[in-house]
Amino acid sequence: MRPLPHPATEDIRLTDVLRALSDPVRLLIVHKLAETDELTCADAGLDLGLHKSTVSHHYRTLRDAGVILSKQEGRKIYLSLRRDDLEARFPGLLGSVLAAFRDSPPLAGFARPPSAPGGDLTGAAIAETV
Amino acid sequence: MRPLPHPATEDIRLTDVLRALSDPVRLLIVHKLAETDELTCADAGLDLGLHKSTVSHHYRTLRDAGVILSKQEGRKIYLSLRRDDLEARFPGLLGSVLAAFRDSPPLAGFARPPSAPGGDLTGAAIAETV
DNA sequence: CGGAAAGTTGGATTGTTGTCAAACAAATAG
DNA sequence: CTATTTGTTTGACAACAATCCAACTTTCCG
Repeated sequence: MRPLPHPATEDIRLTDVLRALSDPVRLLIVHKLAETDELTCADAGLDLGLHKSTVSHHYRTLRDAGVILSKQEGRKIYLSLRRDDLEARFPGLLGSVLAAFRDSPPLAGFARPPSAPGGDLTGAAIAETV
Repeated sequence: MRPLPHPATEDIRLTDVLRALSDPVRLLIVHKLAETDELTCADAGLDLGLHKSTVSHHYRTLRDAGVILSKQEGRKIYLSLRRDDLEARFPGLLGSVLAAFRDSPPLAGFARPPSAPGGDLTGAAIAETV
């Protein structure tokens, strides 16, 4: 697997970050990462109702924008938020976005365990609520 | 001219705002509005090197997202930031975006008067710098 | 070694976006 | 009333983005 390139902190661009965060699916992933320091790709993509490759594409978008870090270990890849880098580059931005997301309409259902009742919410369903 | 619809404060969606702000041209417009309370469409679009209709399209995007207010008076339309509404809905968000924009690479050149030397900067050129 | 696991990559499709140009609409100035 | 000003709207087009599926790569487990 090729090295999974990340932008240097000083190369993170505001427009890229905003665009990366403007998708409901990615926003949900980022929110999940904010709550649980580190996740594998599979865990971060749980309950999204999206194809594996689609989620992978979202990781790439977030990584390219400088929002998340992908650290490979064995055959797993651990994802984490680049909180410090983002804070250094755009103070307060990530915090306000996450706070805004938490205050959004009924998205609490997404945080429940994989086998909880209530059915799956698709990406489209997410879009309705954010 | 049709009424130019604006979303109610509670209907402003985070993803829409982030997407609206993720374009360099719109970010510049928003920045300009942040510095000079109210502007006509023509004034807000000065020095962008873009076609009139293109800029109008950006206004629409910003308006639909709930970022700006378009108030018609006579044959002019005055644009202003919906600061209070945005602050009520997503506290701190606009502020951190504006602060991040101001700290970005050499965009100061855009603020100079219309006839200043140095040539025009196109939308593409803006994109390079943000 | 052979198969499963965890992800990425490439192609195809469908939909959205940024841009220009030309046409339109409404208010104002001569 | 006619022409000008100030913007919007519509159409066209190329570029981009979100999604799925199939194929591939690497690593790990028997």
